[in-house]
Amino acid sequence: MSIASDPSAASHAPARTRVAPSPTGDPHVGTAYMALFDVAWARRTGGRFVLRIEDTDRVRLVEGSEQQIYDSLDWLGLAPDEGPQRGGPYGPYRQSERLDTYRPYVERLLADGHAYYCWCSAERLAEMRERQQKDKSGSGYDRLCYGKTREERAALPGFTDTPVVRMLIPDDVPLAFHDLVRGEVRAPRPDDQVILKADGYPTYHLAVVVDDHEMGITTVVRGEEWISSTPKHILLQQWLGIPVPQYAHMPLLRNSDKSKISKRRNPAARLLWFREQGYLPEALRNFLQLLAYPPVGDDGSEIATLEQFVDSFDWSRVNTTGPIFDVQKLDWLNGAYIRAMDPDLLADRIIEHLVERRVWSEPDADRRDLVRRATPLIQERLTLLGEAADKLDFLLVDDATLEVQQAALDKLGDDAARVVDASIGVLEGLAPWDAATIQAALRATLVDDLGLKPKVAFGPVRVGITGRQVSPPLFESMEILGHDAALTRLRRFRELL
RNA sequence: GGCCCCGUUGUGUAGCGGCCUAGCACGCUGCCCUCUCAAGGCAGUAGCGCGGGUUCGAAUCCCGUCGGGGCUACCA
Repeated sequence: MSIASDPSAASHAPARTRVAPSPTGDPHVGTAYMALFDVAWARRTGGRFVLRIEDTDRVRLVEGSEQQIYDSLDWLGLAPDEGPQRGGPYGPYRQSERLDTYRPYVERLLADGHAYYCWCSAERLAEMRERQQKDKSGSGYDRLCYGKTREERAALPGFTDTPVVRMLIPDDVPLAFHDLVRGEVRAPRPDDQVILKADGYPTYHLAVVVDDHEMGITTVVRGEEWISSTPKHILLQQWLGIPVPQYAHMPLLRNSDKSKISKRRNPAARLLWFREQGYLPEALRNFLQLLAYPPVGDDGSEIATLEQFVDSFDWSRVNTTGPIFDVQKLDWLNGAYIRAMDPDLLADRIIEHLVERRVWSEPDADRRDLVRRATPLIQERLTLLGEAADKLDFLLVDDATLEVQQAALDKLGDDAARVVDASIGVLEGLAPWDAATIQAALRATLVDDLGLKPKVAFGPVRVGITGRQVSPPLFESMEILGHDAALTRLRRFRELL
């Protein structure tokens, strides 16, 4: 039995997975990466994929970035089944709107002696850490506030008025847990983590545990960077008497220097970048999948649809090594997807992209038709949608304003004038005006009669028609351009020689 | 520094004790095709971090070591 048809996942209860990005700027590519695996598991088990906005960091909050998260996920075909926009039975899906939810949990932890107030000032904490660094004594909060009343603590230095709440990590805190992609994992011993901040907002650690529980999340897919915090989460779950979800810690995407992928060092860390560049969402999705999952499909093909991915999905096959984000491979994939597209659909995508990027203004019907007819000529020559503008430019410009590139002019041989004259001669009364007839006529005069090598013969014509040394197929381009335009261009070009 | 995770060609991976003189894909190089450029076809390039074990036999298991990464916040 092949792994691809392993029915084990189908026997799982429907999973509820979630992605929980912070709206603190452009959406991160990691959000899409996690979302992809969330979707895979949710669909594989017939479950639901939910989006929760983690906006508890009020300082780093960025206006508009929440909307960008929705848009990017939609664009990638990974729209959540439940979320702030779409709604759902477990709302609200924004943590800032769930503040009342967290409070009782904190009260209970306090009452049970699992948590305590801490009035230490930021300055004292900083000094403490500095001291620990110097002494090389273990890190972690020194529990100065533990067991003290507000009055007792106020008598000591480094006191602030508004306290935070910390977890009281016991000596026997469990450090091992089961991970869906790594098996048994051990994690570092946690510190007395703050769970409720002075501003009344919970920290991530409390919020995830409470929200994942309240939202019925069964499977937590997140980055490897969270492995170290997992013991805190499990402890909280035990204290609160709520079930521990299954954890899947994904390997981290990396920059080419192997560090964790960051917007600072890598433009591809911005999810919006791909759309701006003209990548197809399907190609990106396929690429993201490949980074953490071996090729799907019986023939080992690396190109696979989301459906194929979902059907094959199995946590044990997810990689544990953090992949370097190699754009070259993405480029190849994008080209492959472009080549596989229906040409008319591709033409529409090209127009949509270039208009969105403001390279083109909204085309009228004639222009749209021209792009549609020309798209098959450039389809297998595109890596990114945006490249179409440059490749199609010669067709869209006026005959009189076509610019002949100097480099192309310089490369022309001595035969150029002769070739153009002969071409004009044979093309003038040519009919019908189609690629095959044009080619036959040009070949007969330039190659057969003048005895030129095809490469030499067609070069000057290409430069005259397109203004460049490199262009889409010449004869097909001439056909699209039309008889009059082609001749106008050649005559005008002749004067430059 | 401490704790944890990871380690197959430049990149992504297959491999889960003999089928491996290590396969595939991208990249790169060359050739073919050809009106340029692509696409396509063919060929080539380069790897099991290192050292000990275990075993008849190790990329595959164990230990150590080195390397990379993550965490070590009232950020997520």
